[in-house]
Amino acid sequence: MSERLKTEIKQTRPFRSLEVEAFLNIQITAEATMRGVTETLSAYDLSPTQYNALRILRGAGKGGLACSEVGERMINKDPDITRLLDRLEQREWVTRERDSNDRRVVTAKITPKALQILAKLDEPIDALHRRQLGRLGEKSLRQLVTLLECVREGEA
Amino acid sequence: MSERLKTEIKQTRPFRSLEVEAFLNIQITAEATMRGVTETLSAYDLSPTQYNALRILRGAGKGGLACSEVGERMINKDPDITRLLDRLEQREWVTRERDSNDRRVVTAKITPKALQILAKLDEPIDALHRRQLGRLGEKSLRQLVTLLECVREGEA
DNA sequence: TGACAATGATCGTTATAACGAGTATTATTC
DNA sequence: GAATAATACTCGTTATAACGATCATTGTCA
Repeated sequence: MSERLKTEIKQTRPFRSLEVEAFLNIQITAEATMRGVTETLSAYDLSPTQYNALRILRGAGKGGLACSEVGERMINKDPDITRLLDRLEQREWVTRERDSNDRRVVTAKITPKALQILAKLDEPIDALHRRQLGRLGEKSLRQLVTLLECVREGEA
Repeated sequence: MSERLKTEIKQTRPFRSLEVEAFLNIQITAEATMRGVTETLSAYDLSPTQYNALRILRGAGKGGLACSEVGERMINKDPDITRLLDRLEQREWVTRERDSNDRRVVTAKITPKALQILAKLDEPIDALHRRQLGRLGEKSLRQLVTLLECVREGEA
C-alpha cells in the first residue's frame, strides 16, 4: 500500500482503537488479495465462490461430498448450496446423485472437465499468491498465520 | 478456532504452499470477524456495505463527500455507488445534491437520523471487536497490523 | 409403533451485486 | 472556439446472494 493511501486511511478513518484498526486491516487485505484471484478466474467465467466449491470437491476425491459438507467448508458460508451446485451442474462441472444409504443426502462430485480447468488454474493462482505474499518470507508468513489462527480461537 | 476444525482444514485443504495457507487464513478470518458485525447490524436492517458507507460519510464531516470518493474509500469497491446511495437516501440516512462549482459532482451527506443510529452502534461494535481481537494484546495486534500492511505494500 | 423432532436439500421471492451502456458536464488540444 | 477526451454519475439488465418456507427422509422416545 502506498504511503498516500495509508495516510488517507488514518485520516479518514480515525481508529477508535487498535482492535478496529486490526479488523479493518484484515478486511481490506482480504479484499485486496481476493481481487487478483477474481481477475484470474474471470478468464474462465468462474466466480470465487464457484472456484472455492470446485476446489473443495477436488480435495474430496472420487467419493464426492454431501452438499451440506461442501457448504461447511466454504470460505463464505453460502446459505444456498443447491443453486450454487445447480449452476455448476449446468456447466457440467459437477454431477449429483442421491445417496442410497441415506436418501436425504445428495452427493456431489467434480467432473473431469472441471478438473482440467482447475489444473490449468493452479499455476497462475499459485504464482499470484507468491507475488502477493512471497515477499514476506517464511518466518513472517508463519507469524501471520499464527496470529490469524489466534484471532479465530475465540470463535470456537 | 477449535483443534478439530483446524485439523480438518489442514486435511481437507492440503496447502500447496505457505502462501496459499496464509491467503486462506486471511480470507477465513475476514469472513469470521465480519460475521459478528453483520449480526450486530441486522438489528437495524443495515448491511455491512451500507454501514461502511455511512461510517465514511460520518468521517467526512459536515461538508459531505463526492459519490466517487465514497466509492474509493469503501472496503469492498462497490461498482455502483449510485444505487447504494439511492437506498440510503430512501431511508433518509443520506441526502444528495449537485455541486454548484462542478455540476458533474454529486455530494452526499449523512443525516442526523443516521448519525443517531451509528452512535447507538458504536458501543456494541467496539465491544465486539474487543471480544474478537482483544485477546491478542497490544503487541500482537500491532504485529498483525504491520504484517497485513506489508502484504498490501506490493499492490501499490 | 406412532407422534414428533431433527436433518438435508430444494424452491419461491426479494434484494443486492456485477457488468455495460448512456448522459451530462468539464477539461484539453489543435 | 469547435472537436475530442476525460470525468462523474446514472440507469437497464442479468446474475447471484439472502431470507424463509417447504418437502422428504431419518432418528428419537414415550
